Amino acid sequence: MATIRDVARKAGVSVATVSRALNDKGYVHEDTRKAINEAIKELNYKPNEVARSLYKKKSRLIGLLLPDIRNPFFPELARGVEDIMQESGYRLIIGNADEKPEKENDYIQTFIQNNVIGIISASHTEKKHYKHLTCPVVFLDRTSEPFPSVYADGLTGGKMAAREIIRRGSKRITLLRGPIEVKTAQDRFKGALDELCQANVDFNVMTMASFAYQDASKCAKEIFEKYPDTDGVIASNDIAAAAILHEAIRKGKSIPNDLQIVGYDDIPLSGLLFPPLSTIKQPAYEMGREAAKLLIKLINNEPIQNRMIQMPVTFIERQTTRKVEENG
Amino acid sequence: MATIRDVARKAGVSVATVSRALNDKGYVHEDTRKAINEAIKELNYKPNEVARSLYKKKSRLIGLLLPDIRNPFFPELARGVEDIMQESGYRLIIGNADEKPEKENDYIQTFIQNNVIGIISASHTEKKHYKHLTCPVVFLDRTSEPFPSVYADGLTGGKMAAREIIRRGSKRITLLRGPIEVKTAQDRFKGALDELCQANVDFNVMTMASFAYQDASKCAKEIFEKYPDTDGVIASNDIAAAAILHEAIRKGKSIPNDLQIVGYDDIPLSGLLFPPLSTIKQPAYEMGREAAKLLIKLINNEPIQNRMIQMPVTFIERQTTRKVEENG
DNA sequence: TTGAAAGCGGTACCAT
DNA sequence: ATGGTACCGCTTTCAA
Repeated sequence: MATIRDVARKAGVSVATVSRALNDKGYVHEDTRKAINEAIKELNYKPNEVARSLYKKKSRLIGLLLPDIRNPFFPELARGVEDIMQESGYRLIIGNADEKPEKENDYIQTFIQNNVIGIISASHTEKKHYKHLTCPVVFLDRTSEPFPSVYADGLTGGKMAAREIIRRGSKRITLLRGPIEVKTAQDRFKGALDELCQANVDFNVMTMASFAYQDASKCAKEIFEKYPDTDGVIASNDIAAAAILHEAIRKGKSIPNDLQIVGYDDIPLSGLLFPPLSTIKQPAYEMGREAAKLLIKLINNEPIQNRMIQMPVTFIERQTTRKVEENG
Repeated sequence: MATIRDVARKAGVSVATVSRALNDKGYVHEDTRKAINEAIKELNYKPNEVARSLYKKKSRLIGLLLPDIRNPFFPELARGVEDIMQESGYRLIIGNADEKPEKENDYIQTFIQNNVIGIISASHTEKKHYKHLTCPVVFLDRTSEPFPSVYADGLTGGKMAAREIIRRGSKRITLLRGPIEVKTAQDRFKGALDELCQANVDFNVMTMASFAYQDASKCAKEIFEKYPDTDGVIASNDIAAAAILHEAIRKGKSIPNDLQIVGYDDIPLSGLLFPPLSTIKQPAYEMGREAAKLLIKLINNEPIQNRMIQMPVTFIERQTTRKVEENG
């Protein structure tokens, strides 16, 4: 690999001048610049980011912490983040925390040790891990004061799910509760719970061990054993919903006539299920983009109008819920 | 952040000694070591990986290049890689090449500039990008001589898909062909094509623009317009298969009686579709693990028995294909 | 067994 | 407009 010294030698100037030309800082004569650029081309020189980072104590790396890369919701977030970062010349280190505090902390250490210029975390089991960080941090998919965040309103999302399923006539509802350690799952759970309490319906609650596909399937089987007369399921996310849907059809239920199902997230596959899944959409890709934009502003010390960006959730009506009869 | 100098001062020794203690190299007196460890603890010192990397020209970072993080097959690979790397103290930079040669090259440059110690690439549109790399490279999910690779046999996989669907009685088969730029998709396509040619069946071919969900849906609609009497679809991957399945059911076809469908990959959601999708399984997670292990060996200059690791593909019989009547 | 000092490849200050 | 050089934090000779 060619170094800045090689370039300087070839162009007949000092390293300082090359550095200035490279970074567009200070004066560089047009001819000099030309000679330097030529040398750079000939040598196929690429600045060593590590050396740069060592001096500046800042790299062009962004740390992105995800709780579970296998849940399609998170790659969607990641793509949003990546697309914006790419445009600004930043690169991502992606870490998979696996919902485990130790792994989360491991990755944060890695980020720091590699001089990341900022962190976006969708996995924040413990606030204390972030307390003493000196680089800007944006929380994604959930909030934790006083950190800037981009999130969708889980409480409202949960309420919405419950309201829509009630409005469409379910009377004996099973509310699925996501793993307790997943905070966002608890928000939507509470929202739905509130709404259910206020409505004239029966309901029961079932808690999932995890969002993994296997656990979802197991949970789906259990539901129909324990609550065979359930006529509406508010799932904790789309994976769970897919599992329930699957099991319901296997059992010969007619969807949505015998049973309505509402999912959460609107992952890409939701529309490809059969029947297509009605769900609460979180605008994952957009959330990722917003988080990235926010972090970049933070990095550049630009003024922030709004450090808590709440993105709208929407009810996506597909075919696991009945049509409403009345207008409005 | 505390530096090695702070530790040295606190422990009353030189930085050289601290460094030796840190890396277990050369002699360090037991007492000295104890003092150093104490200082490290008190200062909560973590070595600066960037400085380390600058000197050694090697970091603990691994570059992982994926073609599309939104296709659930790739996160599965990534998890396999990550789990092994994690154990050995390596961390991942994940890049998303988006099937675009420029993005691929961008990320490779980033990897190099950050002194990655090795690269695993599941996205190799152009061999030349890898030709002159000095760090070890492992190709994942496909081969490209002379690089070490971990891959599943697409030709066999394609043949298998065709054979199984023919064996189960489809007579007018539609063979879906993945995007031409995706080499693995072409392998399985060729395998299936071979098998179809040798069998006593009619068939037609349809090429997809991409594996994106939207394109898959569009393609599914087209199939039933152009080839309404198709009684078997060999899909180019599970996403495509899901779209076909969805459309077929929407059209009131009985699966697998009117139409059989075979997917490819066996992504986690395949089993949750309805009916559950019969598919050719690539052991993605295991492939990721093997690739990681291979790369680590390469990094450590360990002897390699086998630089081309082929993983088995298997037919996963679910319910989009008919049961075979005869035995064997 | 330990320490001084020379790098690794850049950046930026201060002269010129 | 350009160059000399100290420095970022760590590793590794080499000498003591």
